[in-house]
Amino acid sequence: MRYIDWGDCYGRAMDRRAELAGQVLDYVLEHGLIGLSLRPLAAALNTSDRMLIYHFGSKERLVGAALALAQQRLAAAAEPPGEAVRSVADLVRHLWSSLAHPSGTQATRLYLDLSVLAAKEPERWRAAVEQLRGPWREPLRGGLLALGVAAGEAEPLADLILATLDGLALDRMVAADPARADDAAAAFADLLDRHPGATR
Amino acid sequence: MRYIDWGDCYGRAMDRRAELAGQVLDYVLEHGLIGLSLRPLAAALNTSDRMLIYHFGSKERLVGAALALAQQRLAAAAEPPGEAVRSVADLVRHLWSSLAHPSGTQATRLYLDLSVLAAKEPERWRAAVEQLRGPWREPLRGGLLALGVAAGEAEPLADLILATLDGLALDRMVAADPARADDAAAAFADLLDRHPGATR
DNA sequence: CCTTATGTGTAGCAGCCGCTACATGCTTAT
DNA sequence: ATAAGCATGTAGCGGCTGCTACACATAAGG
Repeated sequence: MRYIDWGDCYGRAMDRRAELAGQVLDYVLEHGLIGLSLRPLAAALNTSDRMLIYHFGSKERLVGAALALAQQRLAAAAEPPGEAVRSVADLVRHLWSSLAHPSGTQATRLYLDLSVLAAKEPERWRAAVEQLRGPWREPLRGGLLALGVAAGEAEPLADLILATLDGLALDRMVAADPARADDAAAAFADLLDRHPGATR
Repeated sequence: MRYIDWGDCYGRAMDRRAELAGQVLDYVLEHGLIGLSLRPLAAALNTSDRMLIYHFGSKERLVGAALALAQQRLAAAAEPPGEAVRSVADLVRHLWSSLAHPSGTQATRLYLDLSVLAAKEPERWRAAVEQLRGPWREPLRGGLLALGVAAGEAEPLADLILATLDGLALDRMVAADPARADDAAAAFADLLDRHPGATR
């Protein structure tokens, strides 16, 4: 009996559960995490709240599964920057272009929703937000080191770049004119062009 | 009869309403805007949801009153930077130090809550978020111009600084170690020290 | 063939939400 | 003194929330 203990959640077959998790993540990426309600979610997935609870045990675990899947997807999508990236500024331009795409915007929005939830209930959400940020921070820090940034500067610079891109992406989502955020991002890259780490 | 038409909301005396608006804003600054519920709010204010609806007409208008008051307070608190600020980097350091204070953190969190709501329902919240950002953006742009930043660069640079500080403040609120955000903010200021607009 | 485990539909629970109907004092104006 | 309008308490409405009890169908195992 290949039974796996999922706690309060039943079901031997993982496939249905995994399939649902993917659909849940798609829905969350589109509608946000903050007002998430089981019944509309289930309706969009052609199921019922009953079945979601059946497969995941609780709403909290359902969200956890979706977030874990999101982290997997992000880690898989985190490609090393191409060889055309020869400076920190180029790296930032590359990151921003991927963030300006709809999928990047959705992922960023999920991260921001999560952060706002973490600002309200830190002990509950901090682990999730750091888990979701990991696939961005670590490769970025590595990329900075590879570009010749001093070891002591790589960490704060990585934090700065991530925070700046988050703020700019939020601005872009909300502001009436997205081009302003694009201009600001370009200004940020120009600023980094003069960074001592941008040699070569 | 000094009756003022507040639409569906009653009450001739403004003072009780204004007093409540201030208390509501205090509560929102502490507990966030996102899960706001009338009954706990009223309990914290020694009133009832009944009276809040009575004075403000609806929850939406109550939130609107609190946000308008927040904008007033922010505009009043937006002091011109002291004479010690002689460069863009100094300005950013000054802004960050005020943002790192609890009151600045609360205001930023309100702005971020609002932005996340606006990402979900733009047509409903965009006006509020831009209204709340105004008291920051305009003085900042003016300050940049006064510091000698070129006219064409002031606007994107102001957007960049605001977005970066937002992102850093969010990071500081959520991350386990706030010092990382402080280091990143310092790195940002150092970056701006090499900006051509920073010529004393 | 019967039992046992798994998936699914229906109905409903308690609790919260914004909001309202109604009654009731209180103050003020006539 | 009376009437009108303001402020407040009580109770409750319909609707939504996460979640559950129960019935039932199906399919696999002994």
